This record gives sequence, C-alpha cells and structure tokens, in this order.
Amino acid sequence: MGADTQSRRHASGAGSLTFLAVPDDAIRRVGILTEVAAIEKNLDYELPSEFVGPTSVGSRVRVPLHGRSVKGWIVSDASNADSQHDVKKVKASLGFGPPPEVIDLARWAAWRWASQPARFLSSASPETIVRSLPTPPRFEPSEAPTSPLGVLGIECARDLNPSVIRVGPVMDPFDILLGMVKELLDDSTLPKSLLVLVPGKGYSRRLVARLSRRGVPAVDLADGWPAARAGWPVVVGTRSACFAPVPHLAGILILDGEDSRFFSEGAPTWNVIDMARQRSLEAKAPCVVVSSTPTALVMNGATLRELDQTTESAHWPRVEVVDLREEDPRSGMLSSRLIEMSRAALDAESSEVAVACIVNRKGRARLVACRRCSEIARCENCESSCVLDEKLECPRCGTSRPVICRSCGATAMKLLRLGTAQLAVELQALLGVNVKEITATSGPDALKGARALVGTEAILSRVRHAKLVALLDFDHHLLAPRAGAEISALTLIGRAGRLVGGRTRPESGAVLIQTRLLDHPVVVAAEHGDPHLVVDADVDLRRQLHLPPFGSLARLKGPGALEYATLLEAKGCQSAPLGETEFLVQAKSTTALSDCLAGTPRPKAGVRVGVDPESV
DNA sequence: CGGACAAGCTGA
DNA sequence: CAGCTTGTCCGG
Repeated sequence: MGADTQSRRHASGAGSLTFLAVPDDAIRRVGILTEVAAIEKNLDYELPSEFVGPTSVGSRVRVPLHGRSVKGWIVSDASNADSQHDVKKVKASLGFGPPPEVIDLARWAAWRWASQPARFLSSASPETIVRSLPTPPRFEPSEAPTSPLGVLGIECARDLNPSVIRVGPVMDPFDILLGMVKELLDDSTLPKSLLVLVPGKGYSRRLVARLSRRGVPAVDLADGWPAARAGWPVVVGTRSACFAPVPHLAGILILDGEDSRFFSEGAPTWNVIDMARQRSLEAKAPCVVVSSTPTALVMNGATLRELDQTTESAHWPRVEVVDLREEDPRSGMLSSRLIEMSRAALDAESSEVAVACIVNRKGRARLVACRRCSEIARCENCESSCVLDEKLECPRCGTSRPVICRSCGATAMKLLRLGTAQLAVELQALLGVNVKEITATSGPDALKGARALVGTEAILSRVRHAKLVALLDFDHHLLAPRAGAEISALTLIGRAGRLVGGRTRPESGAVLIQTRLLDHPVVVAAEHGDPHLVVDADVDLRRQLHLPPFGSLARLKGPGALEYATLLEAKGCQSAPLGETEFLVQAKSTTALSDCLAGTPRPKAGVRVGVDPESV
C-alpha cells in the first residue's frame, strides 16, 4: 500500500467544513478527539443549541470525560446516530483550532511515526483561546525577481515534485522566497498562504521584518496564530509551523533544511521535511528546501537544483587549516597560527567581537591528572574520569569531591583536555584583550565588551559577525560515531562561515579548522567550497546500510521491547538487539514499517518507539 | 491519562 | 474480613 492510500485511510474521519445546515430542532452530534493521547478513538458528544463558538472540523472544545473535564478537537461532523450510549454534551467552546487539513496531517503523522494524533494536534493548536480572527490584507502583486535565485524560486514554485536548492551557506536565499511569493500569491483567485520554515526564532522574526519592509504581508507564527488561521499571505515560523493553521496552502519553503532542529529526536520522533512534503502533497502545493549540505534525508527523491559551481563555492567561507600534528603539544588547543590570525583579526575589526573560538567542552577541563603523581582523576563511585570545574565532578553519576588526588593526596592538577572556561582565561592572557566564555546557559550580557569569545556552538546563534571563527577541536565533530556525523561537521563550517562572509569578498574573514585529518573529505570539501562528495557519501552509506530514507527502522526501548520486537518479527520485520531492553526493528519501506507498527498492539510492559530517528 | 472497580495480600 | 495495594479496563 502506498503512502497516498495510507494517508487517505487516516483522513477518513474528517468531515466537511464549518456550520452545517442542520434543521433547527435537530440535535447535532460531533466526533471529538480528546487531548488524552492514549484514547485514540473519537467519542460522540452532543452540541447543545446554546453553544457559541466555531464548530468546524478542528475547533477546540471542552468536554466531560469519565468525571473529568478535558480539552479536545471536533474531528467529524455528526457520526453514528445509533448510539447505545447516553451521549453527553460539549461543555464549552475553546475557540478556533487547526483547519481540517491539519487534522488529517496529524493522523498521517501518528501513523508515520507510531504515535497518537493528539500529540501532534497539541502543537498545531494555539496556546491561548482564539475567539476571533483578523481580516488578512489584500496581497498587492509584486515585481518578479530577475536574479538567478529568484528565477529558481519561480521554477520550483511551478513544480509539484519536491525540490531541493543547494546553495553555499553564506548565500542569501531571500530572492528564492520572493520568486515563490510572485509565482504562488500573485493573481490567485483564492487567497492562499505561503509557509516559510526556518530553524530558529530569531531568524523567523528577522525574516518577517524584512518581508514587511518589502511590502509583503507576513506574520511570525510565534505571535500570529490567529493571523495564520485567517489566511495571511506569508506565514513564517520554526518547526511547529509545518502545522500552521493556514486554510489554503500555496506552498512551503524550508530554509537551512539540514539543520538538526528540524529533526525531533524526542518522542515522537518526526521531521519537518517529511511532514512538510506530506502536507504539500495533500494540498497539491510545491515544497522547496534550501540547504548548503542536503543530507540523504533532505534529498529523499526530490529534484536537486543548483547554481553553477563558481557561484556556489563563492558562497562558502575562506577556510584555513591548522595541522594539529605539527603543533607543539604544550600549546594545547591554542595553536600559534590561531594566535597569529586572532591578532590580525583584532587589528582589522576594531570595536566588535573579532574572534570566536568553538569547542564543545564546557567548564575548565574535561580530563585532569595529578600534578605530582600523574594519576587520572576518577570518580570514587563509578570510576569514570572526572571533570574539573570548581570541584572534581563526575559527568556520569553526578557526585563531586574536592580537588585532591585519590592516590597521593596532592591538590594541584594538570589540565589535560581544556574546556571553554580555561581556554577563555588562556586566550585572554595570550591576546591581551577581553575574552568571554559563551555557552548555551550564558545570559544576554555575556557578550558585553568582549573582543574575542570561547564557547560551544551556542556562539553561532548569539553572534552575527566575526573576522575569525576557529573550530578548535574539529576532529571531535568529524569522528563522532554516528551516521551523518560528517555532514553535520561540514554544516558546522557553513554556519561558522555565516559570521565571516563569502570567500570572494575582500572584507570577509575566515574559518580556521584545527585538525589532524588534513585529507579528510569534509576538510577538502570546505577548502574547495564544494560539498558534493560529502553529500554523495552520506547518500551511499545510507543506501548500503538500508538506513532511512532507503529503508525504515524503529528503535524500541523499555521493559516490553523484547516482546514487541518478537511480535513485529512475526509480521515480517527484521529485528536486532541493541541492549538488554533495546531493539532495532527494520523494514523495507516506510510504509511497511508504519503499517506493521500501527497493526501491532503494544505489549503491557512499556515500550517507547522511535521511528526513523535522524542519528543512528 | 486517570478514575473505577476487582482481585490479591496482610494482619489481628 | 476490613483496609490497603496492585492490576486491568475503559471513557461518548
């Protein structure tokens, strides 16, 4: 059975839109899906004649259930009138909810990722009650963009097959958006909405402001749910915006499609790319993804469109590589080339942050040894190696103890693998300027007065410009033991590149990569500004291992995992143990796996099911 | 999910 | 056998 037939089966509950013509004295019954995710069937309720509020499919209501009062969605008009139950009355209206198409999408998603529709519908619903909707502005026809990207946007908007546009990470994708606006919103008889999905909140806010300056009516879904529900021409938002309540979808544009924030690892696992493609398929609308490093999951059968190679590589940053094998081991992560380039960057950029150093280790040091006897500091409980911050802390079991060597009692430690805090101190000593430490938890004024920064990847979302971005321990990213690690390492270089600018502009800075793997394809790709070999390798690896999207898999976790794996195996899935209570189940296709999971009741002992997680 | 109700366990 | 825990069922 194809995905198409599947989703139709899951759409079967949805009825027609808005206020049905019902005889005045007829009692209107509605099918309700409650917020209680475990109850997957629709329950019948009566809509009292005094009921005030929207009653179309998707509307939010409060209903009595088992002595409780729960929130829910109207998911079908009148249902089986032959009720043996004494049907209860809907208690109250909770205002507008998602449109019928989104109810269908939530049903499909529940099937696709072995979850419940209510889980997805909650993120599709407004946070506060919406009782009235604004009137969307008239869309004024715009001028067609003539740039190559604008033309590409128009071209993609005409194609109902999914498209992926590969551009260098520094390339501004705004004209693609303008091209799609022109093609999809101009002289359309029906008011339609274009959805734009971006990874972060800040990006969304800036994009809305920029569109508004250009005279394109746009709202941010973060504060514009009612406007989106009313059918605003352009709706911008983060990952939950693939459920944006626009009543008539014109198309979807996803920017930075490879960003990990588009792939939800928590339960349920789901991803924006597949979700958006399903929604646009049902709406017969185009779906376009822009990405510098489209992974196999992003490509997944889409048409790849690119500019010429010269233009693409011009929009990668200038890259400098430091061979850590040649460095004096005593200089640690702060190589002489790094210091030299930092000084040049500080001279070139006289007031703002000039240098950003990225290393994914917080605290003072991740590995320490006794200065006197060289014993590695380990946890007294579990023997795993301690992290030094104020005290010696165990990253595994959380116990902490004073800084004293367990074998000789000395109190001085050698710092073997430095973290951000210590590196900031050392860099400040070497450069003689104000150096600040930035991690995900640092406050907004952590940047005040800083000329150089040391921190985790959090830096890349806090700072917009720098002359030099240094990836101090790039091999840590490169050698991460999971499928897709190499692509994310290359993506990191691209994100760093956005702070320094494209390689052909004279005012641009550079990205410095410290590595021991000079010939690694990722390092070479970054130097050439050409990701295609790395991207192809990701596709080949996944094809060979039958990983998504070339096969489908689910991770089962919990006390009932073994029992559930056995049941699924009997239905034609392959299963392999990953641990005592953890199993991997594979099937030939997404449809086969999802059908199998949907058709097999879970055992009593709990199992958590994660379908097609991003990293394996 | 969480309330209802049934079946099982304990202690005087 | 009351009083409490644990398990299973089901919701309109």
